[in-house]
Amino acid sequence: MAKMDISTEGKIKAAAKKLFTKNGFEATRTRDIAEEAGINLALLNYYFRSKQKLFEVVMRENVTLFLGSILETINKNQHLTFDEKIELLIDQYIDMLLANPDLPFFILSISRTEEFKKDDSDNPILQSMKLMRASFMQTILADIQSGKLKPVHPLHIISNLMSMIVFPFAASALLKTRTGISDEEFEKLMLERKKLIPVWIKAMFDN
Amino acid sequence: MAKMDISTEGKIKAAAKKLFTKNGFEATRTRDIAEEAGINLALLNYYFRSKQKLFEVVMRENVTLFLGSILETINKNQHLTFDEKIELLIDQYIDMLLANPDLPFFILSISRTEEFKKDDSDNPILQSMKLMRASFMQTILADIQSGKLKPVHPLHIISNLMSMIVFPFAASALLKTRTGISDEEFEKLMLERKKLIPVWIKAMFDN
DNA sequence: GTCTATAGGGTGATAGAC
DNA sequence: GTCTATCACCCTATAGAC
Repeated sequence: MAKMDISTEGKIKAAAKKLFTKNGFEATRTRDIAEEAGINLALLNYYFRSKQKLFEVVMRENVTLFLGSILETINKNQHLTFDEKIELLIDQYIDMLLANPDLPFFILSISRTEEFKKDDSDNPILQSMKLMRASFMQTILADIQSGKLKPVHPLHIISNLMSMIVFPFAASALLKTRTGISDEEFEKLMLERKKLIPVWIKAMFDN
Repeated sequence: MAKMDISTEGKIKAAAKKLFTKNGFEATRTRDIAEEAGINLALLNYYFRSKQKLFEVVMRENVTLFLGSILETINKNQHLTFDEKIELLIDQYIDMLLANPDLPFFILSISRTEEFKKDDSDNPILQSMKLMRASFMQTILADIQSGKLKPVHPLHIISNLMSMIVFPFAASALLKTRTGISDEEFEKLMLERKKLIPVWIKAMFDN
């Protein structure tokens, strides 16, 4: 849970975040946000001017949440080896997703919009991410050259890492209804994956 | 592309499929479907009674498309070994997704709705899938017992297989904008994965 | 079957009192 | 800052002519 904000503006933002993240822009009614926040509909426009503006605030926060945890983990642990960083990243990322299970689907849905493609230069977190991805690709290429990793396009490694961490959350509704597992079993499986994914990545790509 | 249907009903269904699959139920206007189909708005209701009913038709077709190719591949190749079936399935599935790149996101989005959870018993393709998944899990458990596979929850194997095939398509917009790869490079990478994913699965789970 | 016109209801946004 | 009341628009669905 994010920190409690009892100001009216904070309540609106929290309600909007909850509903937009779960149901997306189109399926969310401003009336529902107002009701969820326990305030009047007119106040929503008083504080945020429009539904669109409010959505952009939520979008920005969710992107920061989704990418911020990666950046923080990597930046605050420069002393670790590459492999150790990956392990730590997976561990912390799965914790974050267990606390915010709707985030992956939300990110996937906004990534399909035109606005998202333009929102490049003015979001500092996206810029940091760009740099991190570049250095990540660089490290992989060096490890391929030195024979530590198998020769394969770095995007396959990044895709598989992302896939294995994020996809089960994006598809959790599907997994739960189809296989009949409970929320508790799902969480247990995701926690298991913290230890398994690093091993799998090594098995796939190490020489 | 699906087979061309020049009847009015067929034109409406094709237009609805295109727009619903790309943008989902809420973001799609019946007016847009009518325009896309080149027909009058009233005809949409004449043929399909309501937006909701039309969406359900499209949903049913997309679920069939998404699961049907798996079932067909498996059923028509009983003579192959388990590993060979997996290889064939991956190959054909990636081809299907290259032809229908919006399908994964569509399936993920409908899986999050309440209607989808109830739509269990009355869809024959979902019943077939249930049976196939059961036999799949059975085979995996037997292979674990015989020592062929590492001892791990079968859902991890299924999740990783699904993740590696489907996720890059669900996240293709993200991958393309963020890494700057072109549509052609994306397709090339996905085709590469046809041969790579079977190898990766073996590396992860074989003893 | 296909069209035009319009009903009927919901949605985002604002005016104006307090 | 917060509320009530309401506008203006958009959307789905249908009535009714051809």
